[in-house]
Amino acid sequence: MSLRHILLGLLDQPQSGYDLKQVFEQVFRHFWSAELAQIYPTLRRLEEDGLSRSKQVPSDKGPDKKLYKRTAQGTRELKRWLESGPTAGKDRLHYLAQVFFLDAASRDQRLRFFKDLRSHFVAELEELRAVERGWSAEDPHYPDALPDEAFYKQLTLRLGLKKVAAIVDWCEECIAVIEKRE
Amino acid sequence: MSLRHILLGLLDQPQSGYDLKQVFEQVFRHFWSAELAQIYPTLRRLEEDGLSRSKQVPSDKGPDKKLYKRTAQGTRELKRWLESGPTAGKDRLHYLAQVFFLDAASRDQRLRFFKDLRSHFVAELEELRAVERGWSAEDPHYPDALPDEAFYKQLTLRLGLKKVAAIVDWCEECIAVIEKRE
DNA sequence: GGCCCCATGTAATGGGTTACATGATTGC
DNA sequence: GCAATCATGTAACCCATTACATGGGGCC
Repeated sequence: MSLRHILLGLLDQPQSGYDLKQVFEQVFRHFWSAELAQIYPTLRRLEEDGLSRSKQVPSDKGPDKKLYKRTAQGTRELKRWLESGPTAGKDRLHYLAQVFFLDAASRDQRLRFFKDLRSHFVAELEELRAVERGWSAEDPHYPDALPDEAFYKQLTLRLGLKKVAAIVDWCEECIAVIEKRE
Repeated sequence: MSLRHILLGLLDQPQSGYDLKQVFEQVFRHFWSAELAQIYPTLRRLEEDGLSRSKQVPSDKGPDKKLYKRTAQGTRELKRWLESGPTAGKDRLHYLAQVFFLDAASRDQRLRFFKDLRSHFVAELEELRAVERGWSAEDPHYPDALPDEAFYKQLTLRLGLKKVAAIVDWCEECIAVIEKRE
């Protein structure tokens, strides 16, 4: 039930489903994604449950927007979620499942696999670094002296960087060892 | 559609759904999990599709077992999966979503959050290290000189160790910085 | 005219969890 | 007698993705 809470977290200021989708694409890229087909019904349920309220406003371009905003009850629920402790669910790493059985693939395919994986994560790392450069150029207090609202958001980026760097590192090691074995 | 392929990968030797569940719990812990309620129907579909075959055998304890084994067609499908390139899906890191909004929680709760997170991952790291010790004690060729069947399986463990270590590291940093800010 | 962006939604399907149902054997 | 482990399954539900449907506005 986390999407519900993430939307709740974002509904500090009035936003439409379409607006929120942009946030997922631009800000949450490294740890969450959501489709409009999931966002719209979730927003509706949030309103039905009294955790948010919406009003229809005309848009500059296209049809009317439906702007949702968190209610006081919504803020209470958001806090409850945050204070219920960290939820560390089990990941499902598809590519690790593939590595586990990789001895069944042909020799070239094995190296190829790790090289493809490496370029995927190198690209992701580059993206994250670009985001970091943007943030640090924007605010002289980056990273540790940021105000609370920005400080905690920035922490998520720092884990992204560390984790992806670890994966790239592992890919390099794997490639080197596999080449040596042959 | 990865569970299908993981089961296929494991059905090298005849195994029951119940047996396979143990593998998820013991071997795949750090990158996959599956419930019996999902395993049984998937095995049935695998057989319907001609990718595996089963035979019923009496068990020492409890009711008859249904042992599944991969067919030649199943092996071809497994290879196809491995050679289709790495599938790096988008993770959903619930705890990072919480960190993103953590400025909305009270001050003690924020530190508490990271300390809880740290103990969770410290425990996971300890588990992984125990597995590693077991493997290295068992085989003098560990890790780089292992035969293919064991070598690639071991690589998944190495990424687990690196990633979890990176997360613990990040937790430490976060705790230190938050304490300094106050 | 065609394409992309804005904006909202529904329907079908897939993947996964929780709860429920059944029943034998082993060990305390 | 009771709990745990062995063993297989079904049903209801939840979360998420893909595909489909609608329509206005701006740009080339």
